Parts: sequence; C-alpha cells; structure tokens
Amino acid sequence: MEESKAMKQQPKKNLWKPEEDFILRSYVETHGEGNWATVSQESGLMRGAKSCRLRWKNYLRPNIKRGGMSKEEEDLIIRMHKLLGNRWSLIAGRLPGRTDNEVKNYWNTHLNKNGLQDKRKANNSNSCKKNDDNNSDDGNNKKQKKVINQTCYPQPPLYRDNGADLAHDIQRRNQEENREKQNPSNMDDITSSHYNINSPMIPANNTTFNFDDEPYFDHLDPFFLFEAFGCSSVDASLDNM
DNA sequence: AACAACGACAACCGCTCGCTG
DNA sequence: GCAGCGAGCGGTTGTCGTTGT
Repeated sequence: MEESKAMKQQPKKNLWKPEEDFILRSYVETHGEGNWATVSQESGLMRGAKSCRLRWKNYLRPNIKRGGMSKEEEDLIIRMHKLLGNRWSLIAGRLPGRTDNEVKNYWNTHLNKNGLQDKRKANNSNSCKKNDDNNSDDGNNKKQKKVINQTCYPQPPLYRDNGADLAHDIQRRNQEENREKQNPSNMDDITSSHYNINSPMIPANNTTFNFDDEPYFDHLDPFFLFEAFGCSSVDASLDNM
C-alpha cells in the first residue's frame, strides 16, 4: 500500500512538459518535419522518435484545433464512421485541424457511449452496475467496459483491406480523370449505371465485372462516393442501411 | 471530508506498409 | 527478391479531474 502511495506521489513520467514542447517545436521549425529518429538525439529530448512524431502531429503542429467538437463535426464523424469504420486517420482528414487520435478518443468517449447506453436501456438499466459490482477486480472494470463496448458494437465491414489514404485516392482519381479524357463515355457508366447511388456499396443490377473492371471496383471506396455524390446521397444510402 | 467510480484525454504499443540499398 | 528501417495507423493503457456516495 505504501508502495502505491509512493507511486502516486511520483511525478508523471511520460506527459510532455512545456519545455519539451518548446524544444520539439523549435527543432521542427528549424529542421522541418521528418527524420524523427534524429530529433531525440539532436534536440536533446529524452523521447523516442514515435513519441516526438505523435506529439508534433497531435498537439504542436500549426492549425491544430483544440476544444470540443462542433455539432457539424460530430455529425460528420458519425456518418464517416458508418461508412469507413475505425479509419480514424481518414475521418480526421475530413475534419480540418482535428487529428486521428482526437477523433478516435472523441468517438470512444462521446459517441460510442451513446450506443452503449441505448443497449443498456434495452436490457436492464441496473444490470451493468451490478455487473461492475460483481467485477470487484477494481482496475479491471475499465477493461471490462471496453470489452462491453466492443461486443455491443462490432466494427462495420471495411471496404478496403489495406492502408488506403487520401493521397492514394487522389492519385487514383487523377488516373481516372486521364482515362476519362481518353474515353469520356466510360466515366458515365461508372458513376451512374455501374453503381446504384441509393445503395452505393452494391453494384447496380446486371453488372458483371471482369479483370478490366477491377480498377473501378475501387470506387466502392466510400470516399469516392462521399465526394462524387455528396453528403446527401450518402445520407440517403445510410438511411437505407 | 474521504473515498470510489467514472469520464475524458494524452500517450504508448504493436503491427503493417512503403521505401531503400 | 529480401532484409532493415522509418513512418503511420489503430488499439490499448495510464493519468488526472470530476462526480457520486
């Protein structure tokens, strides 16, 4: 017990101090982003490359927006999460000034919780409390809650299985634009008849694919749909889900 | 007032991917 | 083709402030 008291009195080891922030910020401002491995050595920070990168990306970078999410942002997160699942970096890419970590935390604490509460209401409102009491394993309660969160709300399916990012999407779109210039009629097919706008994840009826079609399958990417058809169409499709 | 429980958020960890030699 | 390395991502954990008892 005394041991735990002593531990409580210890200063936090790992939170960034203002001095450290200052060092990192001035280092990045003079040397630029990247080469995080050398940052800790050259700047004198006793931090790992990952830690420095994360701190810069999430808190020190210019244009980082702090404070609570607006209603619009929250709404966007919810819709994007429906489309993308836990692709936090992609979702954050749609929220200027917000980071993936922030979006992720916000989801886990504010938004996911709502669903959990609904679920609890559906069962017995006291059951979870009871459950917590039974799990008097103290520190494990939080873990228990997390497991509940995950089991109540399985991840929506991913429509891509490897790390897609905006750069990828932009690159591909540029390729499509070039293709369009060469063969304009092709693109009409893609947006209007290959895919059912009201149900954008499903190709329209009577559509068959061969290997030549495969690149177009990438347009099942929700981002494409989001941009091509706008929020309202995606909303409509979500309503039908 | 003291303690426990909870909520929010910062930070870390492990894995994957892409680049380079 | 392959190993090594750095960067990035998502999941998880730790810490602290607030609220409830």
